Amino acid sequence: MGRKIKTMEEFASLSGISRPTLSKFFNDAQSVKKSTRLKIEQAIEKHDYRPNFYAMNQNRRKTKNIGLVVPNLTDPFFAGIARKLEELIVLSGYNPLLLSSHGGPEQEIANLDSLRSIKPAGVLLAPLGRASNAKKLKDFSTLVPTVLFDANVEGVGEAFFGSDNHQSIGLMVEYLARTGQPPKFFEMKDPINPNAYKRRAAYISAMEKLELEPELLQIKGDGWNFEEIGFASGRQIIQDSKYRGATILCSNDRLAIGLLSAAYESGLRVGHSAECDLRVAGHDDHPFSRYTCPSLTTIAQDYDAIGERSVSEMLKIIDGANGIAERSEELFEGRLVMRSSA
Amino acid sequence: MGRKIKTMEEFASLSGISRPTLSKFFNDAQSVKKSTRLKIEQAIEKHDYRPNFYAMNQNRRKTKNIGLVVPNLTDPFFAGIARKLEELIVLSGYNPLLLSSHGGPEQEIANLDSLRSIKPAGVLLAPLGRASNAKKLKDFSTLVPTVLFDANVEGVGEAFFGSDNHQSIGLMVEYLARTGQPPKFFEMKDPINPNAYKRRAAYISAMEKLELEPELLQIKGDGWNFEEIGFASGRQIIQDSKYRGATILCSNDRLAIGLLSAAYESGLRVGHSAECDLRVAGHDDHPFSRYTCPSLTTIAQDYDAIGERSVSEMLKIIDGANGIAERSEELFEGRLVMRSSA
DNA sequence: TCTATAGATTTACACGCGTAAAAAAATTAT
DNA sequence: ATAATTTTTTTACGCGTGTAAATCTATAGA
Repeated sequence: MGRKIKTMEEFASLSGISRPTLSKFFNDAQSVKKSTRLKIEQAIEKHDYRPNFYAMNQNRRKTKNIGLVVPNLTDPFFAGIARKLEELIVLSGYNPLLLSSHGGPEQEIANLDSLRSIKPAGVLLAPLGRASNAKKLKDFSTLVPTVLFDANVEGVGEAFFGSDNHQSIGLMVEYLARTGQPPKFFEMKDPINPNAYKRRAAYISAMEKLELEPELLQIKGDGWNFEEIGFASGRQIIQDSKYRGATILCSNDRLAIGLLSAAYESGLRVGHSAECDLRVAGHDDHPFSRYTCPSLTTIAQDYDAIGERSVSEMLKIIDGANGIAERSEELFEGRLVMRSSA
Repeated sequence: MGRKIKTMEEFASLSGISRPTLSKFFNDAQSVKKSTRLKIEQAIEKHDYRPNFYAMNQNRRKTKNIGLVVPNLTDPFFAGIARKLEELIVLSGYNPLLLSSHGGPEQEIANLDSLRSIKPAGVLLAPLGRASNAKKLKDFSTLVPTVLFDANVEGVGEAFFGSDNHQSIGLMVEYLARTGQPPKFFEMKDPINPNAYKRRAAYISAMEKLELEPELLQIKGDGWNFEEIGFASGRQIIQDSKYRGATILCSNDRLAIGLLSAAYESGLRVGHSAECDLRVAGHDDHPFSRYTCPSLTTIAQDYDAIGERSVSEMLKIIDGANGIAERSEELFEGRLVMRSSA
């Protein structure tokens, strides 16, 4: 097989295809006739040639790179979404570039900055939310096609796709109200995530619709260590005998995980059967919620749909010559996952 | 502030610094005199110039990119390590590129392949282990400076840094033996991870040293869904009354999480107090092991040390002209974390 | 068989920066 | 002040590919 091919020129002469055609092929394999495509693919196989990544992207109008920024990869929930999105991006012939903001707005901006130098075709961004530097996000989104997912920031990006918190919380509230004590809402007082605010509002509205009195258990705490926050505050709340027999709907599963841990420690029985002291439900269907004690009743977000819609919208924006489309937004319904905790 | 600067040439004339000097600066800021460095930094601030990433790397002998490949980002354990390593890489003036193998050897090779086209200065790799395509890993490591961490693959890479399973399992076995029933070892029959084999051997050797009879509970199961495997098999084992009062040391925390969930479901009390039916311990100090029910007694790996050593060794290899150094290996001791489960 | 046309080739230039070598300038040592 | 040394500037070329325009060739339909 001789020595290693270094340039496209060389590969052109060996494969019998002209360099401009090869260039076209590497930009988009579908843009050449099928017979030449096959010839090229055979030659690639034979000579193991790959174009120089840097030279290739230097003069391209649009690179094949798509940035993927999530708030926190340490959260298995986002890690799961990221995996799904990566897969979809690769299937579309693009090259994903995964970055985590580690819960910090400076890192989020730094991520976008470093993406900018890579001239991405587009960026899929799950923003931190309230903590985000909205102005800088907006500035960025005017320079690079940006699609938001998971959390919305008004006016940023060409589109937003997320979960319909109103529907999902409504569903959960109704389920809980039908099967026992109506739920109290366990959440952080000053949440970082905009979804948290929507869930709070959705809870109140769902309770009022059922003509029940909403009750918010607002706990304090900063940062992303939700389990710890849920645990510490849950412990205090649980001491209070007035919550014996109560149903507690947590704003997200990670808080619920902490709360369940606190309940266990206090010897409270959690579950939907008659002899239990407490019912607990969550939201998000966190990968670990299956293995909590007891297993956590929760809402599964439709992340396959959100992911697919986000990526397909991104591709549409990239392909579309006109950048003056309406900002599109779509919310997907969640699914009730009944387990043992409520 | 006029229009946007596009080329280094332009920036050179505006800043009053020659282009080759600028080039040197952007490659290594410390390589120019302090006074010029300050002048350049001011000019950067003023004009917001950033060199073209692609043109910059095209002709560089060595890029500033360091690949970071982990077996599975969905596992919060690896997500945590990756975060730590990313941080260290950035602090060293390099640019990390995080890729997850999603538990699959094909993806692992694909990751290395795609890294190769980026001409990284080096790659930090936590290999899948037994499932890895050892030959291809080896081939890769002859082309790119590679440092292995977490899991070793004989002869691959310039260095390996990981945990001393012999020490950590020994520590745990001794602790368990001193405080109650000696432990049985709960593990997968055909583990993917080489650490699992070392832990098995370490368990046997530790038990024999204490003149106790080792007992392996080898469960079947493939893939990376350890919690589910631990849960399903744990459920069966727990039914067996002969394990009443036993102590079970799990090969890793994720199996333990599944086992604890199964124990809870079966109504078994887990813990170190007298009235408990079972003691369970794990290994790795998984981020969630603090919140299991009961909280999990485990071993914390010294990932700060492993991370720092891995990165510093990587830098040494990158800087060092001689590539004929001895393959270095170092194991770091784990720390016993006593919680409620054992 | 002829023609219309999609697709391939030829030719040529551009991209933005790395890097080498020699000359000039600035700094430090003597 | 002079010499030795370090740092910067000047000059010039190369990297591997994108892309445009004109020309040529294969394919299909009549």
